[in-house]
Amino acid sequence: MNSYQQKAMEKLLQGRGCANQLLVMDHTESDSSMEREDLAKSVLHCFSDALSILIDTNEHQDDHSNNSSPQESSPVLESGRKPPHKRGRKTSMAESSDYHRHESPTPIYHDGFLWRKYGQKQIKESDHQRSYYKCAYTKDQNCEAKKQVQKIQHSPPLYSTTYFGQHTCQLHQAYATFPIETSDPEDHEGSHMIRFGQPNTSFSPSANSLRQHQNQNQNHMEDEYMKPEKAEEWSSSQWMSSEVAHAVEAFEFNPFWTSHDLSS
DNA sequence: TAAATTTGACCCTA
DNA sequence: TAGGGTCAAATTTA
Repeated sequence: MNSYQQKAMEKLLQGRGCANQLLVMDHTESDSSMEREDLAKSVLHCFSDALSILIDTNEHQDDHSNNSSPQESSPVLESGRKPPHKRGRKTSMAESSDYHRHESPTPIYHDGFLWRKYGQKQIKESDHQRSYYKCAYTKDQNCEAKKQVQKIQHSPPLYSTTYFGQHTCQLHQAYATFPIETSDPEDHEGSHMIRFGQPNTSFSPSANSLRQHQNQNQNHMEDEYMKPEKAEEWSSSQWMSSEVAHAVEAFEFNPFWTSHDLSS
């Protein structure tokens, strides 16, 4: 295990510890609600940090590998060719100048960005349809980020999510990945974000779109937040981010490991 | 009723 | 001309 994996593992263990504390807390104690909230935030922070480390690892590895085609390898690749044009197929999306590809047992719907589906097609020689998404801020902020989601294997289920282009919208800078709120509004370190694009400087989402995005993430959190009964599904369920699940799987991470197991 | 999704048609390249 | 990507009207959803 290299140092990146070690760091990611430590973060996952830390997150697990917080989750365990969360599970054993007495939910009938009203005055512990703040503490539970802090613990939940800690869990999200830890997972965000682990994901950041993992993505950094992938990017470093990409710097050292360059011959694979986008359809042949995973999870992340890049190549340099001309970008797709506005309408119709000028060139394959997979041959566009900037893309990242992930494969996971579950489709990645909640990756911190707000996407709008604009098409779905049956692909030749594939049993499954491919869905096309573009950034919800394509019009508002001229963001050209896109992604494709396709089921590539039935049993066990395997989904390929390919990201094209970079997010030039600014919403993700404030709310991407996990909508972690900190008690200190000045605490910018509280937002640990995973980005697939370059940050921009002009942040001016419309009030509606911002509210919508907040609601979406809030609903997502409410759906999946603090559900002790979900703890047993830790390593494979939707309760956990699919990226984290993927990382856990990649490292053969056992959710019942202790720090002692890690150090040995 | 506005926003999001679906789906058939269209466009373009190989 | 087949195949893949996108558009936009129709439909669904909240």
